[in-house]
Order: sequence, then structure tokens, then C-alpha cells
Amino acid sequence: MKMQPVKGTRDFYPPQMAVRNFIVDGWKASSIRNGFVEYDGPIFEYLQMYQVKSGDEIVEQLFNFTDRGNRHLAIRPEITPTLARMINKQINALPMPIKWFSVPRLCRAERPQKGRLREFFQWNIDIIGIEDVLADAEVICCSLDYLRNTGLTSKDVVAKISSRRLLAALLKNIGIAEEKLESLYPILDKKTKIPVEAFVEMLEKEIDSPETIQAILKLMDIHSVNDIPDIVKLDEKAQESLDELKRVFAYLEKMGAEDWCRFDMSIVRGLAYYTGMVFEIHDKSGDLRAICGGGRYDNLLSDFGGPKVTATGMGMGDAVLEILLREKGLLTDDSLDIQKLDYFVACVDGDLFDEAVEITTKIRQKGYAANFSYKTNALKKQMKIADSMNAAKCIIVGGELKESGQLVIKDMATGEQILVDATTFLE
RNA sequence: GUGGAUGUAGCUCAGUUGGUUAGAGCACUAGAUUGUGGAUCUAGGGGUCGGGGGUUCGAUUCCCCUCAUCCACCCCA
Repeated sequence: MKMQPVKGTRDFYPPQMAVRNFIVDGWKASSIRNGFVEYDGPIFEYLQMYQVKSGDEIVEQLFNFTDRGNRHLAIRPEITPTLARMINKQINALPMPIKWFSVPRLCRAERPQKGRLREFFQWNIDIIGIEDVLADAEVICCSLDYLRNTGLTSKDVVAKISSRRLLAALLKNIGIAEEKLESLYPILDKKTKIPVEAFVEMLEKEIDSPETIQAILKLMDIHSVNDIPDIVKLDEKAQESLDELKRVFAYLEKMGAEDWCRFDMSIVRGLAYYTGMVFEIHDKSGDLRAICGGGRYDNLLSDFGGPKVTATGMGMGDAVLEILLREKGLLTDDSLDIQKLDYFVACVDGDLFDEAVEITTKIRQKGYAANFSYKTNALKKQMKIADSMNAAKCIIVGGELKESGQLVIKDMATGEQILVDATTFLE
């Protein structure tokens, strides 16, 4: 019976695994540079955990199942709920602030397409317990820090930043009721993704007043924080939110990221739980979906039964990132080593085969990466294998060992070879 | 859930106005006077032409169904 891989999944053969490691290692290095520590949780949780903050629609996008104890479970589609659960559980013991990162493997039952799979990896960083927007700026900077380290520049990507709090205050100012906001966010989120007519049409379903719709259109067209007071009257709350957003940008400037960042009213994020700063990083050509997204979610921990603790964070998936890095030539198939050896042991004399195995074992016991050929075929052949395995050095076990107890050690990069005493070398 | 495109070797693809044993490059294996890698050359293995049905003397080619993949919608934590 021919078995097929499941839709939307990937097989990581060694070359693809090298790519995955390249990405994940970069994420981890950036996290550590920026002072985050790693955590992880289970790959499945109670289904209910994902229903708390999202509706039943989300459940259709989940891989869920029932275990033998009739527990309704789901494979994690994101790790933030797990994070909230874990932090709530130990909230009194954990030193604040918490700066944690994770690279969870996630699954969502969506239809696969470019940059979107059903199983993927997502880098998450979160800062919990810092109310100041300094934490928001730091999250953005850490994301950019990683991207900069891959070789991307501010010409390639841009962090688009806005504020849910500001948006809410402004919408209220133009006469939108508090309870309307939640249903409006997903529509506003589409502003730049669909034609204006379609956007207006969607708004008309929610809002009766044509003047209000016009006001929204004007609002969504704002491109600079400084233009806001000219377009909308600011009440105290809006002014506060605006000042806060300006402080985010001030911090970003101090962190040297101003070239990479800009205010963008159209960044809303579909998700309901964001309460403050929201951001997405996009490729500048705009052909790809968002590279990463995140923001402040001050109510999530309390929504999960904990105390009210402030939090901000972001997630970056591996699929879009890989496409972008390849497009920019920053990741090519032959730029990554699949294997690296300190030594390859080549045996050219059938009588010495057991010796060669012993020698390899001793080298391994000394802590080096070593491999040998399973056959004593032509040296030429074995050199080729050594080369394909990326061996730094090749040890030749042959006549010299028989005659004078010596080994030939060839440096594969320079081609130079030396004779060493086998016993001393292996001590 | 909707629409479009594509399925030929491990990979990227050619091919056939319907006609004998279906090809190339890369990869793999083995060689090129048997102790020296990255190159070149030679040879070899590997395909029920995605699957099923139909038309036909004959189908990889034409028709229908099906499955899969990719792309765009929907959605996107």
C-alpha cells in the first residue's frame, strides 16, 4: 500500500532539516541576545482552551479529537493560550517581568497555499508584567534584530505599527458604539487587502450612517501619527493613546530601529484580544503575507482565570520567512552544510578494517565527529565519501600502520598530509 | 466551502497530429593500468506516463470520473 504524506505537511529530509535548523537556530540566538529564556508546552491541550477567546469558527480550523477518557482535545494552533495557562499556574512564584520565547510546532486545518501550511513552526516571544510601551518596542526590535541578522535590510521589510487602543478611542470619537468595535476590527483589518468599494460595502452592513463611514475612510487613510489631530478631534482617552503610541516610536528610535518602522492605521489584526500596540512585519514588495505579527494583550491572562497581568508579544512563522529569505538570496540550498565531520577514516587494506573501526571509535570517544566507510574500496572512492560528508580531515589506515604504527592525516581543505604515531594520536 | 492550473524516473522537465523496446539533465551505483576528494568521460539501475472507466485494432496522447498537488478566494490566532 502506497502511503501519502498528509496534506499541508512537510517531510524534512536532511537538506530541508538543515534549512529548518538554520531558521530555528537564528530565532533562538536572537531571543537569547535579547534576554529571553525558552519554554515549551504540550502539543495538545483541551479544545476548550482555544474556544475561550475565539468563536466556534476557529474550532473548524483546529485538529481536534477525543481521547479514550472522552476528553475533547486539540493540537495547538498557537502557543499563547498555553503560555497564559502556564504563567497563571505559577504566577506567584515567577519573578517579574517574564521574558520567554518558544519555537512551537503548530497545526491549523486551513487550506494550504503559498506561505501557509497545516503544520509549521512559529517563533514566539512574550514579555509579561511590563505595562510600559518599552516592552512593546522591545518585542518589535527583537523581531527586527532577527531579520537584520539574516541579512535583510530596512529596504526589504517594514514593521507596520498601530494601536488598538488609539483606534478604539478614535472610532468612539466619530460615534461608534463600544460594542460595535469588536465586529468592526476584522473589517478594518481588510482595508488594504480589498478594493475600496468592497470595503465600504462591508462597512455599510455594520454602520447605517454614511457620514460615519466617510469618517472611517478618512481615519483609515492617515499615514502619520502627527496628522491624527488634524483629522479627528481627540478626547482625553484618544490623546493618551496617541501619546503612548508616540512613545513606542520614541523607544524604537532609541533602539536604532526607526528606519524599519512606520505608523500604519490599517494594521488592526483580526484577533479580538489585542488591547494596545499592534504590529506586523511585511516584505516591502507586499507580495507575501505578513512575516510576523503581534501586539499587546493585557486581558488574556485574566481571561484564562488568572490575575490581571499585562503582556505583549509576537509570533513569526517559518513558511513565509523561508520564501522571503530565498527570494532575497539569503538562503540557498547549497549554502547550508547537511553534515560536518572532524574526521573520516579511510581504510585501504582489508586486513586493517577492524583496526579502522577501532580507530574511529576512539576518535568518537574523544568527542570528535567521525565516520568510516563500510567497505574497504578504492581510496579515491573513500576520499570522495569523506568530501561529501564535509570531513575536515581524512585519516588513512593502510601500509603505514602495518609497517610503523603510523596514520596518515590529510587536511581536506589544504590537501596537506602528515604522518602521526597512531597510539599517541589516539591517547 | 468556491474558482483556476498541473500530475511522465528520486528531483526539474521534454515528448506523442493516437502507432514498435517513453527520453534528457541533475541525483544514485559501478568503472576509466587496483594509495588520494571537489572535475571530466563511459556504463548501469530506476517509470503499471497519478488512479479507475470509456472510445479505438491500438491510449502516456482523445473523453468522463476520481485522487493528489500548486495558485487565488474564504479564513488567517
